[in-house]
Amino acid sequence: MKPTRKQEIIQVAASLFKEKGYSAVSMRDIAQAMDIKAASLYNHISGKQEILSTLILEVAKAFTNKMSAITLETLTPLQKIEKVIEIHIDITVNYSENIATLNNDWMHLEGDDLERVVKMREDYEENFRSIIKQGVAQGDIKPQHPEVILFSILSTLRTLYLWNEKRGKMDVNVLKKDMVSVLIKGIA
Amino acid sequence: MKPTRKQEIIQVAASLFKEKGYSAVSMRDIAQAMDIKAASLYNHISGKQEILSTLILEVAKAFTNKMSAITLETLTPLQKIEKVIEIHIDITVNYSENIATLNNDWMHLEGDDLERVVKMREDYEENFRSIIKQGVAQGDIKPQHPEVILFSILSTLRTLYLWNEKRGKMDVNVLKKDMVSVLIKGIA
DNA sequence: TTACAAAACTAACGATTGTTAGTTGAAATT
DNA sequence: AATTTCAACTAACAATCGTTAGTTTTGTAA
Repeated sequence: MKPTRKQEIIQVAASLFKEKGYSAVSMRDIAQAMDIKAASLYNHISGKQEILSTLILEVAKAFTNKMSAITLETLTPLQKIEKVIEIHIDITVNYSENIATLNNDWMHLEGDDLERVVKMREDYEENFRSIIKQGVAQGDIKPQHPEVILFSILSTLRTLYLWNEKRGKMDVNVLKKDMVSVLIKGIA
Repeated sequence: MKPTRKQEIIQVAASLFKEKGYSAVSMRDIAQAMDIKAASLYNHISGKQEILSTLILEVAKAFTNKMSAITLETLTPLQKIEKVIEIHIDITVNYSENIATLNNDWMHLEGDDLERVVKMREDYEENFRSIIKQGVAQGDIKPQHPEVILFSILSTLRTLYLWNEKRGKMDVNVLKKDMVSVLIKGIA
């Protein structure tokens, strides 16, 4: 599908946001990257804030939906974690700029959008925490503090976007296998 | 030791930078947080950029020094990784604002400072990579791609600052033990 | 060819940015 | 008591910010 002009603007902005952060990118920067004047952007979008919230909500919804789907499946906790790792890799490959902005610039959202995204992240983490706790309860996962496990895995997954370029020729499925192995079975 | 006025400014700025990012914090914001006017800041510092570079170089040096010290010790690769995890936790506990700024705003450094910090990070990563490769070579570490291992561990350690507040009453030494266990031996 | 809509333009606005200059009062030193 | 240093102040600067209004160009359909 050919992207609309609005989608083009958002994509170009995403790339700049990833590079320098939302606050350091001006509307004139975005316009220049598209070879038009800043005022022309307003024929397609309502303002800078709309770019930010569109960008973030798109990927935040993707994570939330996939995660709650996994929660409902009938799998062992370890299988669910495996799936969480895989969907993170899938989404990162397709939305790496959006993830950068979600991670680094969510606090610049305003009004309801801010509340909504914070809520989605909390729900996401709570779902993940439940899976881990269940795994510990039934002995599949070592009796470490669930918070340490949650944080260790989630940190790696959330910052995968930083590493996505260097990934280079590495196949996505190989990456999935390796990350599942490292994160679940360790390195020793 | 009582901090100098300059150190106070840098600390207050660090806290604001952690919260909203370097570009979203104005000199007037910093001044207001100190109950003085923006122009008064210039009696103590040369500009906003000096705050940033002081903040970042301080913690970047700490990491670089500790890492190269570990490289020289006579330990097994796994023992060295254990030490790397521990020094990350130690530095994070003491410099959590600096780490936030290093992670998120290093690209706003200018001139030599930028080059220097990028170089330090590359050296750091290269040292870490060497330890991992040696561990794989002598069979202590599973034959995964070293890059995946490096990235997984480093992502967790680098974003530990985000989680430091929630850590709450958890003892630092317990945290060290747990993280070493999770990162090296896995969770299953 | 004309009519219309889409998407660009110029020009400007009020606000905010980092920073400088010059001044003032208080504290420390001579 | 006189002097110097420190650290705050007011006022202002040029530049840049997001955004608006009004106009012109471009492409498409009748």
